[in-house]
Amino acid sequence: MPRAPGQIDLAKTEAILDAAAEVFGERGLAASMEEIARRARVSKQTIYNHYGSKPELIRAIVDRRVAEITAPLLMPEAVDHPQEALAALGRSMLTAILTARGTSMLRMTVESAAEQPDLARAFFEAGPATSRRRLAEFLAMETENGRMAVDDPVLAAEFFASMVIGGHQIAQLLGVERQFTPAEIDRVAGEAAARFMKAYSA
Amino acid sequence: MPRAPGQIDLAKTEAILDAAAEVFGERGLAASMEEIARRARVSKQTIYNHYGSKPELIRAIVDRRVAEITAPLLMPEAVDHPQEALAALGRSMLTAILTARGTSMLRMTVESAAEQPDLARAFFEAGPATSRRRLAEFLAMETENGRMAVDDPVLAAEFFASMVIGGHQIAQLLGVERQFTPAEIDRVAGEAAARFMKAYSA
DNA sequence: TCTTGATTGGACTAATGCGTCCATTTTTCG
DNA sequence: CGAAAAATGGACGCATTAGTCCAATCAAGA
Repeated sequence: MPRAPGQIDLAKTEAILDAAAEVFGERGLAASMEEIARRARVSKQTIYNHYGSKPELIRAIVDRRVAEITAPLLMPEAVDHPQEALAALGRSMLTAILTARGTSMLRMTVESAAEQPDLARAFFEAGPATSRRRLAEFLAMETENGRMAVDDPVLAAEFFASMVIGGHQIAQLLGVERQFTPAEIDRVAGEAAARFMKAYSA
Repeated sequence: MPRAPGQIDLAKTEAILDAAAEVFGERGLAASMEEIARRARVSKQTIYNHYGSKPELIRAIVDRRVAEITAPLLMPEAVDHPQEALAALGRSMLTAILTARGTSMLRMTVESAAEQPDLARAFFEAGPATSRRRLAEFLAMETENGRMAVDDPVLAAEFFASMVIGGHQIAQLLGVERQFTPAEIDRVAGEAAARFMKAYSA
């Protein structure tokens, strides 16, 4: 008997998504489907078999990223030293943002925002909004514990996240940013955590 | 006698720039020259007479914005209450960023960054980099005065600017952001200044 | 091996858009 | 008013690209 219908090659599906994310990141959404096909070592027709159109391909890329992003966003349980927890969170945020993958995904979403507003919203919810929400909960908890004195956890969470991320995200979008060493990431996240703790000490 | 050569209509020059900035902000850089001409109530040929090509038009828009942005970026002289100076600076930064004009200009620059890296760099230098540099100088001065204790003014300036701006710039780029009232701007800038002062108190 | 569906690649259509050309009209200034 | 330059608008050439079509090829499973 023949191959059952609907048996499209899953490995190719991923290869297409990877290549598309890469090319869109480099050239912007103006990148051509032909180039994506070349990069994925796949025929253009195959892309259209898997995803029906360019907008749907873009959607698929962002959706996959949203799933990736949302997963590991668990705030640590209250630990003995909230400052350490904050520094760790800061490191992971900064590391994620400085990734080429993270930047190209953001650039894509920004560019498609005018045409597909729901995509941009989903991305924002999955990334920035969720992480800040979790952080706010953490700060509220630490305040109940008496280890911090955060009167407005939502605003404070915004402050901390922003201190860590800083202008780096914008700098990445503009293509203006030297490479960061892990030591520099440590230093920024550590300083941010320390100053934040001082600003919100009980 | 005839009109002297090179006597292009300066009012039209501005109208073109305004319209182009508007349309690019709405549609992205994919916006057509025809639509810009329509919006500026000018013929397409006239645009090409004033600016030679689409990239040059984009450059002209960003250059104008760079000039606008750089001008008013003067940090107040040391005042009696540095917290008030910081709050004022924060208000002006946030206000500028939440402008439709500011956002569309940033979006344009981000989109053109791949093709015209020097443009993106000029924009970054004129805006974020310069304002942070001025702020860092201010913080160093206040530290010399003994009113604050800022050991790393550059990093601290980054922290303060980021606290104020927060995720709002990204949210604007993604088209995900409700309108801000002046009262909210006041509150965010005021809180940021207060917490920052506490974090860097002498 | 044989059947069937997926994949390939290359040609093709339709649309869009940059930039040009040009005859006509409008503006400026002596 | 009159000459020269600029602005208009509409048509046009040319390039790019999304998406389709199709005949030939490949791959998997009974």
